[in-house]
Amino acid sequence: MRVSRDEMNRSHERIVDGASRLLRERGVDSTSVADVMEAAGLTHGGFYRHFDTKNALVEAAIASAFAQMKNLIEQNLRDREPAIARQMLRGYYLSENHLAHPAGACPVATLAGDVARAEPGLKAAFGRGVEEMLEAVALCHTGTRDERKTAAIRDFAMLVGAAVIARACDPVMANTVLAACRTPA
Amino acid sequence: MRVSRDEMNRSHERIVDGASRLLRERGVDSTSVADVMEAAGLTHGGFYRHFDTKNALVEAAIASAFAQMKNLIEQNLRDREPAIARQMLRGYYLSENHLAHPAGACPVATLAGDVARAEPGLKAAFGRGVEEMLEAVALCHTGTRDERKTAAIRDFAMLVGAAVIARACDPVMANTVLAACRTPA
DNA sequence: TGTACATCAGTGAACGCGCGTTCACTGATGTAC
DNA sequence: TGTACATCAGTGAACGCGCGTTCACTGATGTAC
Repeated sequence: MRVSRDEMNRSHERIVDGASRLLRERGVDSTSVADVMEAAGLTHGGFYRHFDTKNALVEAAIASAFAQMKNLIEQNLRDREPAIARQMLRGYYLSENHLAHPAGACPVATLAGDVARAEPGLKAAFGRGVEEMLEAVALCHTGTRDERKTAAIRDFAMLVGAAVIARACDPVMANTVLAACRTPA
Repeated sequence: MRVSRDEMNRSHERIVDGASRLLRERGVDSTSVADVMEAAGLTHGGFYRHFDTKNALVEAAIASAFAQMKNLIEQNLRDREPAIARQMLRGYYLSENHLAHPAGACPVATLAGDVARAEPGLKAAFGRGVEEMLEAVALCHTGTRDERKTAAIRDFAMLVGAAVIARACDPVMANTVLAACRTPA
């Protein structure tokens, strides 16, 4: 039966939030529309009152995951010395906790591989998300705006690479890679 | 009809080589057994004379991709000054050519996301592949064996991160990331 | 070396399954009076 | 404010499709004599 506009808005949020978690955990292809709707406490048929296609949901969920991660990073790094901020970001990003819980993890480390093979619309959304994250990571650096951005990109690339490699390897190799990247360059 | 042992061995190689290319290009879930067999000039039914499951093929294909990439890197870096070798590796890894042709690209940049969600056997194979690649990348560094390995890991992580991010973004953001990571740290 | 036969690499139809999407339906919500 | 009715969020069955895997079959290969 029909529900109120407020209830529908809450449903929409639950769908997007759940999708952003499920997608990071299981990947795009292994997350079905039915899974997402069930996680939101709904049945799969109602999905198309909220999105035209699964792809539109993925795009919204990715944007949501990026916004969430950007806030998390900004709140932890704001008003810190850049050197301290860098150490904190590195410690968090390469932590057991971050890597073992992909549902709430950085969307770059968890979804980049899927999005690399997706259509341009998704890549554009992903690019906007990366731009946002880089703003947050730039808090770890000093210098001109451009210098901070370049440094942020290099820093972030190493963190993403280490996380991606670690998650794809057996535990021994994963720890070797993480240990090497945790110590300052 | 039955074919000779030699012919069967050739079929096996074509299956593994084709799979290693298709998997890197399309990802694990989007590469079907039928696709691989067709690329090898066979029909899907015969697949199970070569492998017990699709997963076993993926494992073999990943090992093959790693061996190929390790050889490529070693042949290009062997007998070079470490500083030159580093520059060459960076130039290759972040090149348009490498990123635009995933079928022959580094399996870490193309398959890590898929393997991260795969079963332990695949991760172990992936870890062995990474170990191999790191040996090749260590040619770019000096110092003790451990120092070279640690430096190789950090170097490689940034390259992988940059490649993975670039492939998931729109072209503008991709170029920004690549440009930042191409200039020496 | 020649022959008779068992083996088995490869074929193509078929299987059960899960997927994204569609659709007729339900009944509470929102609106026009 | 109260009423009559159109709207539409959510339900659950159904669709067509592609997937991994199985299987009966074919006929050249490999082997035992």
